[in-house]
Amino acid sequence: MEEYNRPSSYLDDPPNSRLFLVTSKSITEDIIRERFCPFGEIQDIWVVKDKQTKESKGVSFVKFAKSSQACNAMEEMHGKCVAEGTKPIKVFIAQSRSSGSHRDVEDEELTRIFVMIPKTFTEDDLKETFKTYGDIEYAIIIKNKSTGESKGLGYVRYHKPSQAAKAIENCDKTFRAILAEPRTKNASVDNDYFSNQRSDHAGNEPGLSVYPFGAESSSYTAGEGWNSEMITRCLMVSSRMPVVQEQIYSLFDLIPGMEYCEMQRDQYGFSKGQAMIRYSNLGSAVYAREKLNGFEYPPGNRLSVTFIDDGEDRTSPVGKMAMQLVAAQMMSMVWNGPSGAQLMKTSAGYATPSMPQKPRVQTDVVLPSHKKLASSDSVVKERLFVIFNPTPLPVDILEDVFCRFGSLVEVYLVPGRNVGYIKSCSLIHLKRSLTRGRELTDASPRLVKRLSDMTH
DNA sequence: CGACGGGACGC
DNA sequence: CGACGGGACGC
Repeated sequence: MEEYNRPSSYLDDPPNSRLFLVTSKSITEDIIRERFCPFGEIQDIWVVKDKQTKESKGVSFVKFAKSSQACNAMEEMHGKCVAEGTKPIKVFIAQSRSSGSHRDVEDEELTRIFVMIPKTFTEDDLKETFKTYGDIEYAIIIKNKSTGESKGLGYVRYHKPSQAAKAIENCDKTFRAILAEPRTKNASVDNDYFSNQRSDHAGNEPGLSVYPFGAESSSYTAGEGWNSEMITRCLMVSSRMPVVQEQIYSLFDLIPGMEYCEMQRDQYGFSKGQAMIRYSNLGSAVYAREKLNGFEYPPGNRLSVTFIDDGEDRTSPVGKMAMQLVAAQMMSMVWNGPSGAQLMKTSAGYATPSMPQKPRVQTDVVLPSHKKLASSDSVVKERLFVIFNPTPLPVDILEDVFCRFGSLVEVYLVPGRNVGYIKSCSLIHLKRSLTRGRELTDASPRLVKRLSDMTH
């Protein structure tokens, strides 16, 4: 095959050390250098320009010496405005030149490492060893299914790409840490159930008894892909940054069916950065886990959401199928509107402060707090273009949603069309998760199909 | 929407 | 015997 003996900036050597930037065309190499040099050793900056006109195409590549530097720069600079009057930049790890793909490299592919470990290692050992490089979302060991013995291989999922990169760069070589290949997407049940199923009534959940959570938070198995993991009505939410119960409550209450929410506290009453959530049914819990695990709340703080044992045995194949059915029915209820969803609400909540009512907004997108509208004569700084599918939502709903992202001036729907404009007199800060990846594309089919910044 | 230049490897 | 090197997730 081909051989490459070229400077490391030619290829992505080391892997994932090169950034792909999308910027306004006026952004120059000098501006990029100035804004990106704090993150590490820049080996190359290349602003792609039109061959004839020499005008920037609004695309640049920044090569760092290390992947962790590139990842950190990405995490810090994505969505930032680097020059007065220009649009926020997008920052991704560049696809390697040999791949030929131009698909965005997702955080999902950059946060999980694959390591070789002593057979004697427990998952706690694994966690302990690798937590020095960043907060671990979960650590699992591959085991022989029948004997349960370790195969000496493990996965560690971090919250941020820079943490995984640091682990790979700095951990002992004997671990042979590399980025894990994403698990083969057997796009099967997951997407099919969540996006296509439309059944019209919810099945009745078999009544659940009590909630004997494991004595400590250790009794849960963390993992990805709900179809292959323990599924329960109970979730454990972990946060690195301090969050208060009201925040967690309002977040998880966006999914109908929450009946219990409580922060975990130590014996002195200090928060352990974890909360337990219980839903009235499996579908809600599955959906909450699917949508909120890894969500940045507040921005920059990835929440970790895992199922914890609720004492039910659902290991039989029949039980699994039943769960999938329930989950599918839950999905359709959420997406078919509030009327169905309200049926799922229970009044069983306790230890839960009463929250301001948001009667009509039903979305799985996590929203910042409600803010007052700006006066209608304010100068419009930024506009969002919103495409609805299948039809626009009521203006009052849109106001309720979009006032949270900036200083909202006006929601305008183009009469007779499925599009509208959101005007704001402040910069509208859409989180990373809303401008890339599936949070936006499949989160809320009824609400926002696509957003793009348009400055006029 | 928003993706690949200039210059050079080294027994 | 010990060092080396190897390496993948229940659908």
